[in-house]
Amino acid sequence: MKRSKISANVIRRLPRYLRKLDDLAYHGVERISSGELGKQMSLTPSQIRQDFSCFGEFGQQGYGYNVEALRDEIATILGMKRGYSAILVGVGNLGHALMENFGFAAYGFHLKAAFDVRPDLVGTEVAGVSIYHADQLAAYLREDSVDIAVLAVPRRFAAQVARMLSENGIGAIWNFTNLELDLDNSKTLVENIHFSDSLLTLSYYLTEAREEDGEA
Amino acid sequence: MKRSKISANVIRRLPRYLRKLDDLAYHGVERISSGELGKQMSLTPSQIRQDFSCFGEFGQQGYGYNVEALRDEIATILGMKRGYSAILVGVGNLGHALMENFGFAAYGFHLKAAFDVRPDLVGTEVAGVSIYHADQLAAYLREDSVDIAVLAVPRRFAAQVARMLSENGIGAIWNFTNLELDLDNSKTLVENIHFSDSLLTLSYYLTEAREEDGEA
DNA sequence: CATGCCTTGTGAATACTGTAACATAACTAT
DNA sequence: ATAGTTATGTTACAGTATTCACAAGGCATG
Repeated sequence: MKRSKISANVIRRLPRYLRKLDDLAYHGVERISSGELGKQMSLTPSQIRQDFSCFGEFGQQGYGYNVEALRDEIATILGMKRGYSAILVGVGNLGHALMENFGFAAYGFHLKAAFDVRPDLVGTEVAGVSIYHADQLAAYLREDSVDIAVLAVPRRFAAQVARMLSENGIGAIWNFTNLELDLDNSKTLVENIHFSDSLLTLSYYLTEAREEDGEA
Repeated sequence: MKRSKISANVIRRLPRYLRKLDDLAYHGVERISSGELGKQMSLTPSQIRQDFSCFGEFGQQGYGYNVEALRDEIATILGMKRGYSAILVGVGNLGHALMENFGFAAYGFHLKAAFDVRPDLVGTEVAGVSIYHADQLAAYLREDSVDIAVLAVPRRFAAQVARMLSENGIGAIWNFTNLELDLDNSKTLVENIHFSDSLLTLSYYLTEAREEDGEA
């Protein structure tokens, strides 16, 4: 275990390992070797062993890895066992979709509250979570410490809300806004989901493929 | 211009350049140097120049880059000018959110139709796009060629729908499903939006930060 | 119109990431 | 038990990606 400074590439592969291991466990697989895992995930066995070795020695020679145990190790590494608290800001279509369909609990998160400005939403519940008025957000944060805020407000409010969250001590922002949040001299972590970036990347590769097919 | 084989890292930075350039243009900025752009985007000027040089020579010595022109070059590279057609499969909360809030047109995409199985949705319109029954999907694809399918169905249907899309000649799938699509011997491109991977990455970094703060 | 200032594009150097190879040790079957 | 097989963790290597450094060339000002 040499948890000095692990590269972002390794970190971003961990959730994928987790998903795969969950899947294997679900199908009753009890053990797996780096070779087999590599085949199933289109990775080299070397890379898999190297990735895991950043965090410890989870396998056994001549046997491989215990699926359940490895899954748990990765879950722990990712902080899933810490029971982080979350709030959602912006109960529009997307916020609503996240509340109803994204299982925060399955990833160890506790979604404690949601906030919006629409009077017809305030006071109601979605998927068992109460919706408060956005005006109460700052007070809520001061009262009750929150680890992560899911930011799903319209673009024009994003910068302002993000700053407010940061100033009130939020640990991290999961940003669904199209905007590049700029909180540079703050300690708040930011992780972006930029739909458009993803689509445009796909668009690029599609274009490349079409060009290769002679369509010039 | 040496458009031989451009690394994925470069490609994934392009949409971000585009967003930044749009923003600059919106604020009336007409020209920008790699130095200034680098400062604003937290990238080295070298990297920016190197990235662009993969596709051509868009700048001028002693001047920098013309914001508008560069923006257009990147838009073209990304295939935004090609007017790709798209359909959406699965008009649940998320699909609905995408139809209403994600501006496909702004990225050069034409969302032509949506598909679902729910009788109360079939026959209606969302954001000007008609919803058809999923049974008609295969026929629709054969009739009318479609470039990209947005896959937003429940997880349990994902594999089956993806295979069907692929078999009916879809060019690419934009996958919002938690599932790792496995279409290996097909030509269909896949781009994933894995919400959980993103959240767990954030969770990792939050955990790391907390550990550094002595909280062990 | 010429001089000095910028800023590009690129080739070379550095740093990082991923792959290969291997020594080591646990498991399995006889 | 023992021999053989298997698969790990790690060290050494190869391949990418990023940064540095500079020659070349346009821009702007006097």
